[in-house]
Amino acid sequence: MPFTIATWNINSVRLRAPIVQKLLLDEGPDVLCLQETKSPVDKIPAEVFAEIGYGHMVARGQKGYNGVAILSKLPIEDVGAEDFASLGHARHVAGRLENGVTIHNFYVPAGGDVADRTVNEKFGQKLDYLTEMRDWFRGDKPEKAILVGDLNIAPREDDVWSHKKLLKVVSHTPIEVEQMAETQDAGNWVDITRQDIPDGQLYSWWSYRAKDWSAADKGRRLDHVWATPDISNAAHSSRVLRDVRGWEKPSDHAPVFATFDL
DNA sequence: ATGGTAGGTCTCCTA
Repeated sequence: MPFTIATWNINSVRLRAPIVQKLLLDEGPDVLCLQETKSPVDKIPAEVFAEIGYGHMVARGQKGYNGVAILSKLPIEDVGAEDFASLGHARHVAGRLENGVTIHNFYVPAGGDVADRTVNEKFGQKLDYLTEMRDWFRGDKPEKAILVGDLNIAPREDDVWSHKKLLKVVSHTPIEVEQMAETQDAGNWVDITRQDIPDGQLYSWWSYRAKDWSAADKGRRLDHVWATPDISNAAHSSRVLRDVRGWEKPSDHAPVFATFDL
């Protein structure tokens, strides 16, 4: 039966609970993974989601920054969270559905402004985070798993509005793209979004700083859906809900969806 | 070359 998953960097789940509810009502995914919830877990308005059919949640949070949550219509078991690069940040949580599918929800560090770890500690932390993700998946190969989240890297030339202009901009530098590829290879992860939409420009994030984000269209594909090879063939119908970026009081990210016939 | 916006927390940090 079809199983639909979505990922969305929400930039404060408390402020934007009304549009989370709207997305769930409009689109009805089985699972919605949120990043940048910016809330301790006990202050996430879970009842707002439970009353429309999303009665299950696994989450990690902290005050003010980061935070990840998986909202689900289906029962989901908390199977832990990793603190890659030992940052003490809530950037990962994993859940397992009753059909045995494991869901990893990630919020990879953005990495600061300068793409040089000798002058920008945050860039080093981002690279270390990716290295530890890679080593973790190498040591314990995922099976029947879906990995989603804001990975804060746009890997392909057509994942950014200008490959040339962004080559030195954090999120699209060669070292980040290379490390992302190593992490992907380590888990044999298949990029489901690009499996379904192989050609053309595709973005999931547009800066708040543009005067008219849609007209300028200076986007980047920072949000990803990956799956292991044992279920990647079951995936179809990937889409980015660009219109959501234009909703009232929007997140700067649009949700990314994929459906699996499991 | 620069500054532009947004959210959370406690006057600045992060994105």
